[in-house]
Amino acid sequence: MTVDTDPVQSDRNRDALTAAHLYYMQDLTMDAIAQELHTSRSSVSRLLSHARATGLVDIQIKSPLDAPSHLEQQIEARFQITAHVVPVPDSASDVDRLERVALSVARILGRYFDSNMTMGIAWGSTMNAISRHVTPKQTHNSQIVQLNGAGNMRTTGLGYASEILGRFGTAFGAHVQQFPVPAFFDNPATKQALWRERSISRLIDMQAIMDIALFGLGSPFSGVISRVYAGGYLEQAEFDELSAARVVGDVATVFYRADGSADGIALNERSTGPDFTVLRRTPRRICVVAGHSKLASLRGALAAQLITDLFVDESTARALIETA
Amino acid sequence: MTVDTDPVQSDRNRDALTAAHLYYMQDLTMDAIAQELHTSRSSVSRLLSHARATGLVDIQIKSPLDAPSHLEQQIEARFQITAHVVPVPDSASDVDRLERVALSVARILGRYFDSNMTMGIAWGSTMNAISRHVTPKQTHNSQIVQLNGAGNMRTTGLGYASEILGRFGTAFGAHVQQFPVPAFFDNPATKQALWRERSISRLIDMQAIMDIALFGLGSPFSGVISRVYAGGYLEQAEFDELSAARVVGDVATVFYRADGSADGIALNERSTGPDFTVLRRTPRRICVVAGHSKLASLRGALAAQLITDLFVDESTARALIETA
DNA sequence: GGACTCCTTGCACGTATGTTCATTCCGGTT
DNA sequence: AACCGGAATGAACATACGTGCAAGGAGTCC
Repeated sequence: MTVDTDPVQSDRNRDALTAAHLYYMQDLTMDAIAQELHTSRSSVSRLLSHARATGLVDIQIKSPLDAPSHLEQQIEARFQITAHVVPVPDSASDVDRLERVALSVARILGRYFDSNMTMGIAWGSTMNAISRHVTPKQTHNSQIVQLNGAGNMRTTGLGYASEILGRFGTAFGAHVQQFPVPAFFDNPATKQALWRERSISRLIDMQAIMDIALFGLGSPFSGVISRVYAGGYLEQAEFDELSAARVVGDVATVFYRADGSADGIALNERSTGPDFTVLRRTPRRICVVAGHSKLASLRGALAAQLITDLFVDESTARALIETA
Repeated sequence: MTVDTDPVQSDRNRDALTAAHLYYMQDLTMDAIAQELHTSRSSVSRLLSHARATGLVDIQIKSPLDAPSHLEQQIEARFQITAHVVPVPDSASDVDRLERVALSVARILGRYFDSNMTMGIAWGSTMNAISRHVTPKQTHNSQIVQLNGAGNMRTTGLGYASEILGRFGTAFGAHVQQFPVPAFFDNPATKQALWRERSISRLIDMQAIMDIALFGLGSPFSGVISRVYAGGYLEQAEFDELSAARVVGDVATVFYRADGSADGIALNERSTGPDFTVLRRTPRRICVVAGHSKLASLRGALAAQLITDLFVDESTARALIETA
């Protein structure tokens, strides 16, 4: 993270701040601002971009009473959660969907996360997309904790996951706590043993007291195969095992069925993600879903009560309501 | 006030809301939004304007720790108030200054005023400028109270003052309480009598419990003559009286000297503005000042402890610090 | 000291946006 | 049914804005 003590940065920020004032509060044109700041219009344009990108300027969209769209209201009523439906045209591709939902989440995240908080972060394509857009916000004494290991037979997974974690960390000026374990152990006993190690148990303890959990959903048995299933984390036998157990999805590599149950799914004993009973104690559990392929998975996660705040694209939201 | 039950308005708002999402949260171009909403790009432009104008989109500027500009810090330290310095180029004219400070205040006012609150409002050119730009915000059970009468020998003053009051009222969906009395009575006894009338005392009572007071400053003895002094409210004899009493300014037609004292100023006995002892009980007292001509007046108001939140243009702020 | 990189700046261009104007659409009236 | 404002619309125009690019400057390494 970059601490803001660089004098040139501070200058830049001061200018960005006045520029933002003049532009957003006083409706001056960039040209006019350029004159006041004795620079060129392009520089002002860049200053303002900088101001927005660094969260110096915060653009909120109010829901003035009526705004919870019809869909959001329905979802909230049916599932007792807070819903954010992201408008996306039906024609959009699944990657578009993900990208646009992720962007919305990234922009709003600073509203939830603050100083002295701990946020648990999963990994996967959804989290990756979000991480690439998080709007920075300075916080103090805050922590980003990795929810589940990312290693597999081929790599330690540190690169991919830590890249994601790192982006959140720098954006919020938070300490990043990596979780250097594989996604799944071969042997449950290894997990038990490791969990008793102080270096690891410290992390588990942090997960237990985190204020926010942020995660996408895995959906093993649908069109788009999520990273967990394509990245060499699971072998065919394990895949078959999930299928036999009628698993519909996972949160941080912990699996569940359509009715939300997770008992008796052997793979969970070897998984490094937080147990659902632990996860459910987290006050705010933000789930990000894009695309119909995750619909079954989403239903399961809702049934399992894993979600308190849902971000979902419009058409998936509609599908969720209509076929429920 | 317009209650938002008109179906066509609600449609418009819904569209404006999605447009705002797409534009500000997802960075789509207006063209793209037009396609999604099945309308023209111009309409989207208009929708977005509408969204901003109605406060549907709220643009905030964060002060990430260091941002209280040097000036603001100095003012806050010296006078124990919250200061908002509005950047305005030194070359700007006094009307420019006022306009730009007023715009900034108007934009930020919704941050202070909320449901179930009562706000006292003065009148004058400063308040007029602000009123023309207030960003709407729906509130419930809130009140706008006129602080001082606006009548004079020639008119009841209801037109001018109520225009200002009305704009605040509609912007916040608040009840407006007019104060149908002259700015100054001819005879103090009339004031005493009237103050005992229930219709009037109700208003006085509301002033006593208001949460916010919003006012500009009058400056009788400086270049620009404020509305109170030009509008036929005072006669030459009264003007001389003020001069003799070494008055430097007024808040809602109640006068004070450079040291903040107001005792023994005869005119105050006939003024309809709130007594300073009453005013000082208001938790938040927002004062808006633009232009050097009000400097002496500002000093006096600060000495009198009439201000908790100050909005001032940069160059006046600088003058305030430098010559204090 | 010079050659190098890295960063910042202003210009110029193409694109995105605000606004005017003629037109259409809608609700109410005759 | 015809007529009439008034509001909303899209086309066209005029600005305002974002960005690639080349030039300049500051720092660093040889």
